[in-house]
Amino acid sequence: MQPEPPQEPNDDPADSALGEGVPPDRLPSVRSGDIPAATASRLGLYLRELQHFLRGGTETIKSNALGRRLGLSDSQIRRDLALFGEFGKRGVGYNVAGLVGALRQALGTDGQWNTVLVGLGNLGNALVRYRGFEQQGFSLQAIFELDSAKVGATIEGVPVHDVADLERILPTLKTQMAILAVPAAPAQALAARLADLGISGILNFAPVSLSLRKDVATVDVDLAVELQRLAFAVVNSDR
Amino acid sequence: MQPEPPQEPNDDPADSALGEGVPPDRLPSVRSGDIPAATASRLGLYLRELQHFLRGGTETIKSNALGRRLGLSDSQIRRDLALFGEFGKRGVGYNVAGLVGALRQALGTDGQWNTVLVGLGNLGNALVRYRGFEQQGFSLQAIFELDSAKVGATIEGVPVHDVADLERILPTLKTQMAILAVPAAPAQALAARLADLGISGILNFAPVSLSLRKDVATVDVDLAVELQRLAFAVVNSDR
DNA sequence: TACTGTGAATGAGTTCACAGCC
DNA sequence: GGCTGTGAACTCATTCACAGTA
Repeated sequence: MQPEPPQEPNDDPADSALGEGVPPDRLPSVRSGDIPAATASRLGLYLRELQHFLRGGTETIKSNALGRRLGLSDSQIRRDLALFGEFGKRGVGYNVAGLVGALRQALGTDGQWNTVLVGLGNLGNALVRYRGFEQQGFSLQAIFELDSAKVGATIEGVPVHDVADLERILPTLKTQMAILAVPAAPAQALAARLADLGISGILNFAPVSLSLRKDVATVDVDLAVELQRLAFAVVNSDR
Repeated sequence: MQPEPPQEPNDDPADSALGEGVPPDRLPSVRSGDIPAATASRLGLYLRELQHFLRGGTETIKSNALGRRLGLSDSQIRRDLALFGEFGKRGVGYNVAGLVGALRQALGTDGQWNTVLVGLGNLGNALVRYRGFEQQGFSLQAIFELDSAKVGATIEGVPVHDVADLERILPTLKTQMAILAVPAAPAQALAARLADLGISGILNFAPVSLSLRKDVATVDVDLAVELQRLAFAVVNSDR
């Protein structure tokens, strides 16, 4: 158990109840609060694509070119990127490096997020070995697993604990994010335990809708639902 | 490239000819072309939840209850489900079994989709063993892998072929869907080969935007992007 | 010249509120 | 009474079109 200095972006996940009446916090540069939901849902894609250009040494990118890559209109790109201010130059395009920084800040991935994985089945195993998480600022601290046969091992440098010890171990880790890769049946109960322990966000791969306190953010990834989305797109390919 | 529509309860002989010009608001039978995109994106969730109720023996469900489960408003549920016509009864709720059938038909998952997996890395391995796909009508026919050490095996009853044999083997399989679980670098080239072989849809796990002929549908699942979405939701927890 | 940034117009999606039916 | 189905109002998102600027 090494002490983990949480290089958090800005705030501490103290459970702030619904104390309303206070104006929203003034964040340093980009007021992320005023990013519309539709734009927010595209930010990750923009970042991925811009990082690709950055690695390739491209210094500026035009709304037109970026839009063609992503299948979006140029005007939509401009609308979205204008929210971040000064990175576009008329006649030239957008500063790639600057935008990457601004997007990471807006997404909250300019710092490190302490993350645990719950569930070391097939999917969990794949996730541990997926390096894309670390690259984007998500540091995997521990794995919790139900099957005691797997407990005690170390995978990719990450210790595997018994999920029964969740309440004992998690509070020592200052963990903000959990990745839930368990079957549908235990998912809700585990998510509730994570929420009680003060987790701020859960990436849920279990094919169930979690119901938790509203101050715990969840993002669902259901592989079957994604395939259904694809089937729908194929059947409705005319248009 | 044709989906297989096995007959469900009442399939109405909707004229498939392109002759338009008649105001269409007559039958409540589902003409999937008129499902708005926003509704379409929720269909898979509805189906998952309704199947859950169906397994539990629940015969009717109210918009209110379904909405609470999914985090949607009751009026939104009613708007969406009204597109499918006759499954709601005033004062009672919606017929679960009927809706499940209608949703599967609308999604195109009332038949079987022949599917191949390309890429047998960590994620590919997990996907092969994920039974949710088969349950929703996606039949895995074959796996194609670059690493020749893995070629020749049979995993979960599915043969592993050399990806070099893609052009030889795929045309014999009448495959409609491909799941692409390879690194970013080879993804675009592989997707293009799949498209050339007549694949109708690709579920893309590689962290790149594919550019293909428009008649090939793609759905992207980028795990890093999903985690970023979560980080954004946490930072903007006022949602 | 060739791009961005942005008001104005358009379009899509959601919620309201209540009529209609079980 | 209690629900669904739906016109109407409203809110949010996208596109258009062009002024502004490097």
